[in-house]
Amino acid sequence: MTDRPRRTVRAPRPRSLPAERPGPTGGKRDLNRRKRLAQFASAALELMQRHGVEAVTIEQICEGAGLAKGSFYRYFSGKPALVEALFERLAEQVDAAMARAETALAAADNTDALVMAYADLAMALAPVVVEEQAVVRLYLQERRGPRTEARAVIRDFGDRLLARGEALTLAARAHGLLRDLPPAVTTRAVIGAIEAVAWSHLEGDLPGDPGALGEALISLVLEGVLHAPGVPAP
Amino acid sequence: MTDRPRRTVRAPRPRSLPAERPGPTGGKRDLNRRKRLAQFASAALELMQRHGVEAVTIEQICEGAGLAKGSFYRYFSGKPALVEALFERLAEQVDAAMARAETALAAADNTDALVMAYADLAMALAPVVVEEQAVVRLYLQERRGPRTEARAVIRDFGDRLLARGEALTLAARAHGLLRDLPPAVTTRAVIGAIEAVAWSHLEGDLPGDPGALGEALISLVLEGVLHAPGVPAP
DNA sequence: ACTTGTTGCGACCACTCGGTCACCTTACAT
DNA sequence: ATGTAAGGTGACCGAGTGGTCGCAACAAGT
Repeated sequence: MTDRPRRTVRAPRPRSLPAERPGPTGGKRDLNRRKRLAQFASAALELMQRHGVEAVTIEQICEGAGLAKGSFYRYFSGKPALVEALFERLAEQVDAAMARAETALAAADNTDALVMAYADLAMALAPVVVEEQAVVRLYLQERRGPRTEARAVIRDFGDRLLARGEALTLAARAHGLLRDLPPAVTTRAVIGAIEAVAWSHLEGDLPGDPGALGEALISLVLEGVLHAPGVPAP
Repeated sequence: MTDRPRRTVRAPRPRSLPAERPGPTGGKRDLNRRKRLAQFASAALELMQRHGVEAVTIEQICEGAGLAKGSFYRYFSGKPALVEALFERLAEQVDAAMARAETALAAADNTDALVMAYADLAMALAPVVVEEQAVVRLYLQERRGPRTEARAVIRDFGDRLLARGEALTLAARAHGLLRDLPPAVTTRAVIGAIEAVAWSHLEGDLPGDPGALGEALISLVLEGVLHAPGVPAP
């Protein structure tokens, strides 16, 4: 209640993020904005891989990015929004690739077309996974964590992946490509195997060429661990 | 600086946990101790499944157990010690079963003995996994989380499991049971498939009889997803 | 040049958490 | 019965934490 000099009595400040960012694309504002976003994103990605999505604090991220806490809230409403931004590209690309594979698989009228659709999917996914390695690693790390606000994006991504995968399995089975086993089990087993190998590789526990790893994995998934029946052990 | 009544000047309190617990086994002390431990353990297990090992606070656990924070530190030096206690039984049993399987596999001199060793392992593991379901679920949930102090026990357990699994794979391959693929990849793919199916089942996403699930999984792992070569699609 | 809204900042607030401590009660040994 | 050490408690402390605010610097349209 002291009459210390109050600030100018302008309009009430809209403390939320501006809905639309100003300035010409490529202008000083726009450039700066991209740079800040990248700073926050890369700091967050590094810290979250080391300490986990939930354990990392906003303050740590700001320190890592070399920016103030107030600035963080200019760009993100909180950690969940930040995580969403981190997964944006990966989620987009993977969703699109899976959707394409699904329609291709549904339209396939012979085994060759079927196998082709799978091959196309793999070729579409590979570069994205390589480019977004760190995000993929974060996904694998957090996939099974409890559904907190910040992790919801990650779990949703995983759930969509699973659902799309199951649709693929169903289509392939409808065409008689796969053995007659519960699609839910088949899908989860295959994805689980892929993710486990990918995880070990990204952790550094499984050195070697990713291509060779992939080939071994595919062979394993398609034909199993045993020698084909009728082929005696050497 | 005030001369408020100071406490009696007895011997300095040994603030650590007493090395050896007193009282006759089955006495009031002993019984009470077991009860408190169980209270803390069950509260922690429930909370950790819902919020994650790291996110759960000591205060929450105490509230869940209906005991004071001070009491918690009478029994555990901190969260890591609590997690260690939670995993004690499971780790013991699994380690023992894996070790037995390893010696049995090394001693096997024909395929039947080999398969028998695997079957024994499965039969030994099944009841433990059922009894310690909640702990198994916690393991699957936290397995890939960053190696914090509290999670170190869990990651160590997983690493031991993987190492034992790889030894089994090597033994089986040495006997010519398995195809000639990198053992590290095979092991990780198999364990990954098993864990993914188990996880979905424990999450409630994969309803059905665990026995049937297991059979489908085994068939999948052994023979792959494809129809056997030479068997044309129907 | 001038106005206007965005951006960067860091002090600040209310709150939470891990861990400790002095004190009281309880079980056991003698 | 009595002494002793273990067990139970909750107030308390210090170190953060998420989130906000007033302000100054600044870019962009006019």
